[in-house]
Amino acid sequence: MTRPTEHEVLAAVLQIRCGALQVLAWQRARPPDSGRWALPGGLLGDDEDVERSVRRQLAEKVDVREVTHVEQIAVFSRPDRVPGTRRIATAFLGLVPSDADPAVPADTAWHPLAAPPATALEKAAFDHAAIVDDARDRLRAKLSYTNLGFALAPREFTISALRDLYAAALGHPVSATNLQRVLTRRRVLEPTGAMAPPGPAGGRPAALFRFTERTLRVTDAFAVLRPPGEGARTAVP
Amino acid sequence: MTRPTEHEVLAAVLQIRCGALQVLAWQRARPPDSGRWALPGGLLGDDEDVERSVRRQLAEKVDVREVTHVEQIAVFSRPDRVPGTRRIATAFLGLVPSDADPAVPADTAWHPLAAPPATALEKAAFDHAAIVDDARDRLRAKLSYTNLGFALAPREFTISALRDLYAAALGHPVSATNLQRVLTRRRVLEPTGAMAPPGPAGGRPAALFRFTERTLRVTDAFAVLRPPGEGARTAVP
DNA sequence: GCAAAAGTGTTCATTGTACACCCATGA
DNA sequence: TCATGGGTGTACAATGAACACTTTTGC
Repeated sequence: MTRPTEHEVLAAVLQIRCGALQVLAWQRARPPDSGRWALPGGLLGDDEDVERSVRRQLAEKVDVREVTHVEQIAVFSRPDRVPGTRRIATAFLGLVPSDADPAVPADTAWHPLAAPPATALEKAAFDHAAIVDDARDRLRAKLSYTNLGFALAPREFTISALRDLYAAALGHPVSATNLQRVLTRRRVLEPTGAMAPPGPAGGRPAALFRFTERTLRVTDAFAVLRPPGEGARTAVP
Repeated sequence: MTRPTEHEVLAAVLQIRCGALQVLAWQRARPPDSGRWALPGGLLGDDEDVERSVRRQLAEKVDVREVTHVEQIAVFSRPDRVPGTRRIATAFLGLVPSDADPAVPADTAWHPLAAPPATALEKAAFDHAAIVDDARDRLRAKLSYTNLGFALAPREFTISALRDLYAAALGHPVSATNLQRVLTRRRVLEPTGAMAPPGPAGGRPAALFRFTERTLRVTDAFAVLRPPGEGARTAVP
């Protein structure tokens, strides 16, 4: 009755590299859209759900242990989104910490998501550019009201390193002073006790911090409309 | 290579009825899961994407013009989620204003989402109970930081009527005083100028309000991490 | 000593909550 | 006049932004 349909999973794997938000993509060697960049992914297997599938497919590109967060973004289902057999895609956001440098296949590389003239994205295959846009928007939103930063940052880091990560991901400057205060007040960060040596130009040595948790948690319960009797925002003793 | 797979769309259509959050569902007459409640939906057509499909399928159950908001929730793809041919579902949240009473087929009815002992949901077919839970959670979250209330409320309403809607949707008491102040401060509500007559028990006549917009808008940009120079939360002159 | 980088203290505007109090209507 | 529901005013705590100032290092 309905024509044959395939189901694929696609992942926009993001990482902060060289101070810029970058996405992992491979260059298509064969038509359609040959020469363009495409997101890693592939057909859903018979015995797996989409979450399992995307992790399996990613394992072929990067060491899975490097992927600190995976999250469903949306379904892309326009009938003409790829030529040939109809193919429905479930898109995911994946995150890799900035200190990881996983080995990738020869056709695969990181590409900056330059903000206004998305040069790399102009060459994206099919609707993959839209998927990357959605993934980036999701990351930006969740950085603000969850502890998702843990997925972008190394295990231990200085506040200014973290500030650079946030600034690169959000696309605007971030104040180290306020970032530190806000994240510690929310109990998202904690000091490790250790210090990082100053750089060649001198300066006071920086304290090292870590994320208190490494699983996603909403830290800024949304503003209005909480049950009565909870005082202000986060009921913290 | 991969076994045949179908793709369906399913909608958790929610409405506040009789002061309770209810979901539209129909009773299955045939196996599998015969007798249980199922969400409206059906197979994706060849020439439509999932958004179009869910609106088309809903049109068979309720007047589409009554559905004020439709939004993708997630993909449900466990290989064994339905018996027989593999079927992947894209789940949606749909909202109907509380003053609408659309005609529905004989096998279809509204079912309260009683909070702790989800009696109606115990009888849900397949994984539809989980879909309803996700849809409800999404609604609750978005009520707090967007103007999504417009999709649940009539065109015009009193503040106490709106308070009842929010309380039913959120599952906890809401103060009419603060609800009014917060929503007007965010420019989400505006007075129509008209008044509602008092009830039989007397009391001061209530002012009527409306939502300033009837399309989804984020009204509470998340707390921290905005670009510098924007003052506090919502930069309003 | 001086520049550079890190961190703390303080002030301020805005927000949401809580609660007291005033208004308008029907009986 | 009184109960009932509607609406406003005010005080308070928490939050994030901004910015001045202090601390600690290399040269």
